[in-house]
Amino acid sequence: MNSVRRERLKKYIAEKGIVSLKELTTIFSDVSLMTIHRDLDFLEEDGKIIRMRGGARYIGEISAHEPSFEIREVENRKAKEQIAEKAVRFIHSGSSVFFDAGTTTMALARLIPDDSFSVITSAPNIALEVARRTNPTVSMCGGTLNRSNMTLSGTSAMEMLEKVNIDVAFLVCTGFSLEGGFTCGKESEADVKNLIIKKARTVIMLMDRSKLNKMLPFTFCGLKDINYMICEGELPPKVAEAAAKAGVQLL
Amino acid sequence: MNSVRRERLKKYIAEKGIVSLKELTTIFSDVSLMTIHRDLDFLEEDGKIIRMRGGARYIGEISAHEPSFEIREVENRKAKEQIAEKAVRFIHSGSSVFFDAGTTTMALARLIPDDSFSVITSAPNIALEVARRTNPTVSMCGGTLNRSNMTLSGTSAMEMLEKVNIDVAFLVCTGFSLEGGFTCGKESEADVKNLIIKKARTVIMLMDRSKLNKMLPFTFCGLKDINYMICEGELPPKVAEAAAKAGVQLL
DNA sequence: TATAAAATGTTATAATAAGTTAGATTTGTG
DNA sequence: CACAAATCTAACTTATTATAACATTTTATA
Repeated sequence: MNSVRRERLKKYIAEKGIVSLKELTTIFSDVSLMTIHRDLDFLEEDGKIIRMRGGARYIGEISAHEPSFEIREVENRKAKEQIAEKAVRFIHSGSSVFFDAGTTTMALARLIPDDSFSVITSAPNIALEVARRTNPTVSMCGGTLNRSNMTLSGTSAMEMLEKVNIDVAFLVCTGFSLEGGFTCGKESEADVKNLIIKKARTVIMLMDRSKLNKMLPFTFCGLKDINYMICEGELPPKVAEAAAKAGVQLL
Repeated sequence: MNSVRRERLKKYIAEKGIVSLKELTTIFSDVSLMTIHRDLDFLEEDGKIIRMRGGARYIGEISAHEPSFEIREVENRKAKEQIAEKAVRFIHSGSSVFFDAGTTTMALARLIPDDSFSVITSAPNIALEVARRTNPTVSMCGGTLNRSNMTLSGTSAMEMLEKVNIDVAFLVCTGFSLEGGFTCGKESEADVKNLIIKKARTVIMLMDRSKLNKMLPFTFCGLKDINYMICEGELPPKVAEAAAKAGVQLL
């Protein structure tokens, strides 16, 4: 049945354009890394893909199905993947997990295992990514789509999210500074994040260091409102201090 | 004896598309593995299937009861594109349009112009497709995702859709018959479609002719409830008559 | 019922795929 | 530039699946 797997693999890469090997091992978790290597060799031989260190890129109709959104994804890809790897440990069977909209949460969505837990999200693209697996339940809020980051927000989003219970919420921000806290660019999105913070037992902020010392119009929370903050590396001492004081665990 | 089993085997493979040998030995547990091997040899000789290591794949139309989403997409692609071309004329600037979840509505979503109108949908993949344009406003309902056809449904979906106003709704069905009307496979999805019919000024059913004379568990409306029906070609006289009597315009 | 022919089962062996490990290569970082 | 970490490659081992040869059972028919 390896040809079936290779077909699936090819299709997956075709849809994504670029994939990482890590991602592939979580999606094709029934075979070993080496098998995936060999499958990629085969597909490359076949002229369908080009292998690149850490992953592969599709050759052919150029990302016909991909939103332009994906382009930004390349930026800080490494950092986001590192963050996602740390974050994925917080996901357990039976729990209910919220994914904020963003490229970092998308990186996380790619790594989540095919176990049974509930995923709630405000991002249609994340919902579709999670839905590739068979076991998780996928729910999303309604609302109006903001193209710049593929978020749903608005009153219907709020009404829906008001009703759900969340064990772990993975949030992202567009900017963070000690003065302004965690900020984003749209009021309606700040409202959604704010509501999630109220509803979630555990709040985990995923933030690559490029967000540091940036401040956008709307603050949706401060350090005191979150439980964990996951970055790709060390934070400046001042920030780390403030986090410790606010009871935030840094990972 | 063996021809009966081979018929059953062929049918089984046809429904599944791809099967593994393990699967077959559990289903046809009254015969040995070797017999199944020989049956597969026979069916391959006959041109019905292709053997592959560990299993076999069916050749020809896959007549599954509930074909997986990806497979269905390829099926009748031509028909769906023809339907979409006829349907796109109903979309005008300034109006608010609902897209049901399905491969036909996805084909339509690919054809819509980059004008300013509002799109509401219950399908995240359609939302993303429309969002590739810059001018339309994209909204979607919340709910829980059904992987087989990428629909959102459930109470949050209903609550959100209750509030919207729709000029034109493009609906699809999984089956249609004169006795059963328009049917689909999930009650919660029937609820959504039903609500849309109540809320929409104009209801347009997109249906390729493969849906004719199929009946699924849940009827969500009849001919009298819709305004237009768009198919890829002529319908049988009886159906056309019934449509005319119900005031449905066929395109 | 006896017998030949066909179908099925059994077993052994070959072919292929997948897993494992160790070592080579590349990349990032101070 | 040198070191450590990550990634890739290649060789070898194990497991799975396919094939072939032969034995047994079933079926059809005189």
